[in-house]
Amino acid sequence: MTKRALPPVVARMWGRDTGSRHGPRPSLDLARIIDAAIGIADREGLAGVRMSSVAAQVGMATMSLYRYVGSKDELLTVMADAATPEPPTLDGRPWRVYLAAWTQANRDFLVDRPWLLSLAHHTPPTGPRTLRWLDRALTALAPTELDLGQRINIASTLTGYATTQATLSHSMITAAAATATATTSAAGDGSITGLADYGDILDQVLDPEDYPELTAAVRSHAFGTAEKWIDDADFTFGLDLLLDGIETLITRRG
Amino acid sequence: MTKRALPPVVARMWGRDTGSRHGPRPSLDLARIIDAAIGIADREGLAGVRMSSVAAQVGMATMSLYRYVGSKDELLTVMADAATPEPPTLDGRPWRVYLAAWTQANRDFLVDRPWLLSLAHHTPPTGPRTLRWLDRALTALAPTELDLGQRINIASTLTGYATTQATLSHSMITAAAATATATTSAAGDGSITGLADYGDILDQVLDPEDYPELTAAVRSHAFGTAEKWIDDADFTFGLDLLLDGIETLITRRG
DNA sequence: AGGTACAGCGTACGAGATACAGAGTACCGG
DNA sequence: CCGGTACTCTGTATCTCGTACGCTGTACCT
Repeated sequence: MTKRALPPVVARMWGRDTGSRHGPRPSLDLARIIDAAIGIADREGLAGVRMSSVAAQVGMATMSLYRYVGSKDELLTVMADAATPEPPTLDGRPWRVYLAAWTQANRDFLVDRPWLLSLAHHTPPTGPRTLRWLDRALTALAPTELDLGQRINIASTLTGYATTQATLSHSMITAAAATATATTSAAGDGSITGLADYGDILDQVLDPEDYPELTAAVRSHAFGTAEKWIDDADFTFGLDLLLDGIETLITRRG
Repeated sequence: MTKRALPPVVARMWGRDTGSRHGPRPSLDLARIIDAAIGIADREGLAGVRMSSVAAQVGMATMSLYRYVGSKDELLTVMADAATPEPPTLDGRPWRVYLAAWTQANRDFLVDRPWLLSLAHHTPPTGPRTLRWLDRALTALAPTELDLGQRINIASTLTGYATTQATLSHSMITAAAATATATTSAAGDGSITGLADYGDILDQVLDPEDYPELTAAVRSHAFGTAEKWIDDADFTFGLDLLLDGIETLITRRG
């Protein structure tokens, strides 16, 4: 009736396999393929994940993978969920303490596997792992009397924050590395200049008239070095901003 | 000395062209190419942006584009900045009012051009447009006595929030559409069932034992329909959370 | 006037995803 | 116990794209 067929990707993520047992038994399971793909992504980045490379990793022919996944996109989607760890356990902690840990853990695994950032946009959360994160956040907020809509919003906001921070530190590091590379080929002398700061680039490019405050920020080294962006201080600073906002909301309503 | 060559992409974004005038004059400028590419992305999405399609659009041969951009990646990077509008003008508004408008405008243009979301991760902000957004936020916060590091953090957090919200509504809409498509081919009857709700999918898949709060949320229709995710109410709710947090910080310090 | 650096472009190649078809295999019903 | 059939695995072929290379002509320089 109202029950419609699930999108194939979703079905596979939840192990809803229509197992009409006939013919030869499959020699692998989806899990092994996913593990192989994740391993490659960890080692070489998303670009290294080709149908051929994954197949080679599990010892099959390229086309055999299509018995297990409908397309490369589908593989990536399933990978993304599988690569997400379990959320921290609640252990009766108060919401603020738990959500701080939750958000931090969220950022941490994104920093560990930056390739997850590139997959985030394509799919809404429909995998078991991702949804468990959401469920735990809702649970932590259950005692607060906030309605479910608000709780969902809070969870999304915090995930967003984690993602943003992870993206930021990742792109800073990447940029620094890329600049270092590009710089190498610049002039007659072949000396490698090391990691160029993001601030350096901005400084060369900004017109102080047009970007007054930003110029000041660059000049005062507010961007710091690449390492600054992995530092926890900045992260918790912003996180506290958010948690303060949530706390304001809760007390206002209590 | 300390002055190093800029990465080529960055140089081009700022119009630093090494103009050694010799030979035939270029028959186009980079701007026209970028406009064409943006037009295609708006119409067909990022997937429609091929070197060949862009070239066709401006009436040139594919390979001619490489006189203007170093690679497709470079084109995409430059596109992303060019497609970003100017930030709202400050007009002497207090920081909270301005930043609310700023964040909303930020989200709005991401919703207008969802393909910008897919490009956000690859590059740190180094384009004139993107940096102007940052500068304006810093300017709005100038009267607050916060130091530049904190102001930068606040700006990043708000951009992140805008991005998250835009991503969310976009992926919800996409998911609904995709489900509708996938559903069509399901059973014997060929009737198209229309847009399936995100909640519907979750409901079919969740085990109430494992996802207690989430199940409750789905059952109480807290996810609403696809339209809900474009609604401003949710957006401003979360935004106020953030702004409250920032306000707390400011008063605490003042 | 003639040289040279640079614009535009046709062709060719290589990577990577996937359609298709053939060959073998294990469970089915009889 | 046997043919049939659905399903597995795989090799080959194709199609789409990005981009290296080299040719041709042109306009500015001296």
